[in-house]
Amino acid sequence: MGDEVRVRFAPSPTGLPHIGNIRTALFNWLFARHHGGKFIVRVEDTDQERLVPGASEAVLDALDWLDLQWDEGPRVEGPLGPYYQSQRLDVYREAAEKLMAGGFAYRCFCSEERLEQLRKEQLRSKNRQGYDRRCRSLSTAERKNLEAQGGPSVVRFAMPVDGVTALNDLIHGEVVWQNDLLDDFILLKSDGFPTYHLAVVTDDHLMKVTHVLRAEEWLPSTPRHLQIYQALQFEPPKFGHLPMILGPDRAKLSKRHGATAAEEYRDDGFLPEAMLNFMALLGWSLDDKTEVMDRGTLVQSFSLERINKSAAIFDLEKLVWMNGVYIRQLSVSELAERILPFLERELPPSLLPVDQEYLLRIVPLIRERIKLLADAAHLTSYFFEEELDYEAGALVQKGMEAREVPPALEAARDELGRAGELQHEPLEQALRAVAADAGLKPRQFFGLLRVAVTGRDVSPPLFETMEALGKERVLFRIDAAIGRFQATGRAVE
RNA sequence: GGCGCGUUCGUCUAGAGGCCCAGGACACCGCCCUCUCAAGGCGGAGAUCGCGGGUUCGAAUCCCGCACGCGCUACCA
Repeated sequence: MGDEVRVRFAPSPTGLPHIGNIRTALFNWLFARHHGGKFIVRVEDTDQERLVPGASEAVLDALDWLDLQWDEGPRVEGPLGPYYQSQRLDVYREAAEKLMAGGFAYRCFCSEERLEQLRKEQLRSKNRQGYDRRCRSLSTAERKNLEAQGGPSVVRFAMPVDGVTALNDLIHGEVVWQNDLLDDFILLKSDGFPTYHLAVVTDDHLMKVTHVLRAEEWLPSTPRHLQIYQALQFEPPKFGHLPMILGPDRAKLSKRHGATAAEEYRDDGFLPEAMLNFMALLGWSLDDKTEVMDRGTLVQSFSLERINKSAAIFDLEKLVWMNGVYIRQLSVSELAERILPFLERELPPSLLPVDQEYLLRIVPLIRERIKLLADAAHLTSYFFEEELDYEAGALVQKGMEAREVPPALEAARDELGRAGELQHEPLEQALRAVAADAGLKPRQFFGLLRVAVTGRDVSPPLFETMEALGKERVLFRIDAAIGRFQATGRAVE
């Protein structure tokens, strides 16, 4: 029990979760599941100014979408909650008191103006050292006096001014920092809220976190955390700093990179299982060739040793490809079920509701052609439309004379009229014969029929398409084509 | 500026001294299949392993220096 793995995902609700955040969640989840441990979610809402309403719900929804179940955290709770830091302020205040009592922290009364001024001066002299520790050396009398004035104050950590702090990172190995280069950072803000540094250490300890797997941007603040652990006499967890995920411009992922929020991927029609598989490959690999893996395989084979050190650029094109792979793996009924909401969202209301039976006939035809579920409406609209919209001239295929069109359509109509229910194989045989009789190449004749029946010159195989449409619609469309061609054809002449 | 991390095809990556004049995948190109488009199959192009020094019989792999990139440097996380 004591050596149970406990990891956490600690998002701060300052915006919608992006791929980088979610990838971090995924690695924590995989690590927990691989080791049969616990995956905790803790919302780090300590910045009241940047807090975005609804953001923490969005993070949780994203985890839900990907089916990354957490064992403790919001919505599920657990023995070591609450799991929102804004509800744990007393815990941090207590920790800060303890640090001050032990001489590891002190109250600082410096105004924001003074700090601003200090920063400016340091910047000018190209000698940035951070806070100058003025309040660290206040005499008891001075301190009493300032406290009595009741002005705003913060609590700062008193960094050791000599020695080094060393970390043995799970991913990067040994990293050492010179203590005198680290400044006396703030633990408790003047509004009574803790900074990340105090909150994260306190909570990770209280929630018995054994491994901290977080983005590499946190590496520079790890010595601070290590110092707090030491001062509080807490045993620090193991740390692993995950490679960053960069945008195409190689900069840290942010809103300005366009679609970065997890929910946008859902709305575009990416499958959560494809998303999961793809994200796992950003900074981790199983071996030199395995790429498509289900979640069970991922859990089973995940290991920290195979995590990369270098940042990865998010490659949307490869995600799209992988989504196609996962779509093709779905059964017809599963795919139909997933596509339906997208059709309902994007098809004109007049074409709704979608006939289930009919949809089941259509789906096999687009399964190999659809990469994003959101493309479904565009790929299938002509199956639902009553009247097709195309230029009559599109009926005339390459190498054909316009006058050959009507007889060809009529021959096709006559042939179809003789048939019973349409079935693609006999249909193909029959229409090939018709093409030959008409003196047209299959390519021409079928191309012409494709336009007549779908209104497009690209579609799934013609005969399967006709079969799915059904005899009635096909005959109606061929007649419509004849009519349309004659009406406009004469005008063109 | 300081500190830290990183650097293998355009991109994701394999590679932990000889198996590598570097393997796989996406994208790209060609061919096959073919009623169009896909999917699939086959093939191609694409990386002087950031650069320069070492160590070694031998280095993408070890060591040193440099360059470049990124991150941090807030009463943000």
